Amino acid sequence: MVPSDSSRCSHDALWIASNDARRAGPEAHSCAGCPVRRQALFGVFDEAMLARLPAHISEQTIEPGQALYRANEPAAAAWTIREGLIRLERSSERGGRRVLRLAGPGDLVGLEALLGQTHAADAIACTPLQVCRLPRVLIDELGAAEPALLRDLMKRWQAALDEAEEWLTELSTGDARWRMLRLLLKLSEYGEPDGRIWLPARGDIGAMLDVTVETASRLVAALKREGVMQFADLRHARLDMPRLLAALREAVGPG
Amino acid sequence: MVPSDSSRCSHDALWIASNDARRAGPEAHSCAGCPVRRQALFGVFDEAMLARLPAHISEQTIEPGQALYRANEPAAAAWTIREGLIRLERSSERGGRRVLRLAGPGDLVGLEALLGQTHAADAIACTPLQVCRLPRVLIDELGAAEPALLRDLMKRWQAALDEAEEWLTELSTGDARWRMLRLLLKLSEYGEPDGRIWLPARGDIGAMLDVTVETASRLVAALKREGVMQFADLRHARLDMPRLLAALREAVGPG
DNA sequence: CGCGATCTTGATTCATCTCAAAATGCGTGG
DNA sequence: CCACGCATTTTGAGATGAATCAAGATCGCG
Repeated sequence: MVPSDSSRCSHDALWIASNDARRAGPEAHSCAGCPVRRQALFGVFDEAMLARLPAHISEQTIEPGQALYRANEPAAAAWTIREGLIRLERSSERGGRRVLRLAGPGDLVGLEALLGQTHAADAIACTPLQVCRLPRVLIDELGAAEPALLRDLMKRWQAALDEAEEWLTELSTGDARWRMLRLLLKLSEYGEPDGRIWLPARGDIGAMLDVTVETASRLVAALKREGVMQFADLRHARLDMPRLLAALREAVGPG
Repeated sequence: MVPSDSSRCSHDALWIASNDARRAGPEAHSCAGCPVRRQALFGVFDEAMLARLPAHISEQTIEPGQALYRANEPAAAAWTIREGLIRLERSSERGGRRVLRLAGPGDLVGLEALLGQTHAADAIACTPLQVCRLPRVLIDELGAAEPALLRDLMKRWQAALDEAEEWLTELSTGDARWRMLRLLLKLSEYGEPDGRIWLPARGDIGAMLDVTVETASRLVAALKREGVMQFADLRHARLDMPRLLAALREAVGPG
């Protein structure tokens, strides 16, 4: 929950990846050499099991703004995120769209596919994205053989639920400034180790916090003025974590 | 999602219950005779399996306002709701409390117990409550023997996630009036067949919609004036569904 | 270089909060 | 059964945060 946890994009993991990959050669895709292997779904498997996976798993690259899948589409696979950031969003019956949560490297999205349901939300790439497609049948079979996998799946469901509940409690109550500060804190979980984070377009901030584009813009401008954040470019910012945390503490009382 | 689905508290289910219960006698608790047997966790089991359950399952009665469990408590059991309504809530780091979702007859709450985690939220009785306590070890053992149970559990996790996402999209965006109308729609899912629903205290409505007590009171007063609802007593109301739906349709455009 | 999309900024309006007080409901003890 | 007191609800008036409406400014791109 706190920024110091930068394991999501740790340099160590990348190093291990390229190291292992040498044996398989640079082209062949190997699950044993996956940069997110430890956090990902098959983390419980041994090398022998992992070696048999790649035949069934296909990699995919997605451009920012493109959908990995859409709500109500029949769901035949779940996806593990190798690299990049996804937002899960639904459109409300009122017409607006609402971002439900984010997912990053090591996360598994589209769990509902495993139950034969249609997708519950749109999954849209925030940044350039690399994912692995895990067909439902594969997971079904492996789950039957390996009970530990089922337990891992249940943990992931619980984690998703937890995350949704956090968005409900921390990102959709309180005044707009508080919610914006909480969003920055959340984004810092997916940031580079040096503190640079991906900054959503103003309209997307709006869909995350339920504010208008204008308000999102004003909030960002204010926090930049206060030195809580500074732009690298329009889509990336550097956070001053102590100030962010101080601003959050201040925002508790008044709001 | 729509009021006509009143299966949650259908008279049929109750009739089946009392019918089956005759054999076991009125005192002994029998899972085969449970009023929510078909919707509940062990719905997939046959009579023989069900007969062995009661030894491990204890029934519990809870008064309105009392907690079934509290967030961060170690969780050793999940609960099936036999009768009554529960609200799941968390307190935000800002100090407020926020209702995450509701659970009613046939629902399973406290799923996180099965993963050895602490409880993720407070579970508080809205109405007089009857629940069955399902110890973690029981579910673990049965799950190992009966894979269909694991699948059912995953479905429940997904259902909870779905519900949380619905609260995010429909109950925490849009103006207060829209959210209030959506809440009534949601409450109608747990209503009596005749259209009477349980109406939360104004402060609880506030925690569900993220509004103040005063605003909650004004919203209720306005909808009563418009004939969308009328009080039976302070805690129960009768909905005029056609008007409710009409009001929702109108609220889409302007907001 | 120019054009559409996105972002910023300002002025005004409106919804909801805040503060305050009265009304009602509800349990308790006389 | 009534009188009391506390909690909840209702209602009002004023303050305020965010939406809306309306221009500009900047960015990305052909």
